[in-house]
Amino acid sequence: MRISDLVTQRILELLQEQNGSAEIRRNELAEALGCVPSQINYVITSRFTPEHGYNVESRRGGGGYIRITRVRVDRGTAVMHLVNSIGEEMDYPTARAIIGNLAEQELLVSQAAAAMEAAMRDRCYSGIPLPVREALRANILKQMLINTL
Amino acid sequence: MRISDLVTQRILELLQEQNGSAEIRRNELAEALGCVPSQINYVITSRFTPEHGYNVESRRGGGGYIRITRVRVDRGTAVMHLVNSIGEEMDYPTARAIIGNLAEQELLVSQAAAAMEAAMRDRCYSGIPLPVREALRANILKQMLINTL
DNA sequence: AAAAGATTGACCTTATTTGACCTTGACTTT
DNA sequence: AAAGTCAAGGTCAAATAAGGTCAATCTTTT
Repeated sequence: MRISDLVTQRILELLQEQNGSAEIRRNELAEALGCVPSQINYVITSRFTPEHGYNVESRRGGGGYIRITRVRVDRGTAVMHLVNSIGEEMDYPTARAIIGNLAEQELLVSQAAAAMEAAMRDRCYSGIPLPVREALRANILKQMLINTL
Repeated sequence: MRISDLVTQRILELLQEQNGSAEIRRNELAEALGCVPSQINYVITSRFTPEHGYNVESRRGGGGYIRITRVRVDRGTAVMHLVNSIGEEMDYPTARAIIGNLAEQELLVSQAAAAMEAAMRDRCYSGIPLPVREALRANILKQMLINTL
């Protein structure tokens, strides 16, 4: 099993226990899980992003911490904001994060989330060179979100 | 005996053992069967397609894998027929009709049908020349159906 | 012989792990 | 108050570990 999955799991547990907000000491957690401290940063930047529905604050120095908070947004305002934030290109992991987050917030039923996720896969775009591929993905995701949410 | 048949057989065995879902490490399997890794891709793209009733997901990087899933038997043949009827190219009106039909039969909830329909629109593919565009549409529709039904 | 299918290997993209070095904040000492 | 110390956390690039693509070349079928 990947170390990054362990770290992810531990953070999710903490979020659960503490009702949507986890405060960690980076070095302490790294020590406990037997990894190097920057691994924690890697996990946070790859799996606890705004697209995934998390907000991260931190402080350095003595008594420093990292606080990860699950953020809940209301339907109306967030949707347009979300669509606008997509931009001209979209990679698969980011698309997946966005869709997963919407499903988590119950704005998408599981069948719709599955359909969207499937439409974002690299497999769909085989033979299409990279920049074009990501532009297509962005277009399609936006269309789906606009017509669905 | 052809190597590709060996690979096919091994994957089918794994699917059997694991009740419709096989997870493999590409390099490991290639090693075990004495072939080059890309042979695995060849077999997957030629024999474990949506047309054959399989869904394939994969991840690269450390801890990567390829997961092959057989669509549920009770729905299997119906989905396969549908996917096969799509062919290599798909235009928007036809896609719309297929999706509408599935919604009519209550195999798709309205949100999922809306998402699919949106992903099929011409405006998603602006700038993409016709043959490629319709091939993309076909791919995407197949992926969505195999992952949803 | 031509077409279709199978095999291979060179090269590409993506994800994870690790470590060296940087920055910040709180506290202590001058 | 300024400087120094130490305890955090942050950044970034290199190393490593996968899987993906494609075109050239065989092999088999038609």
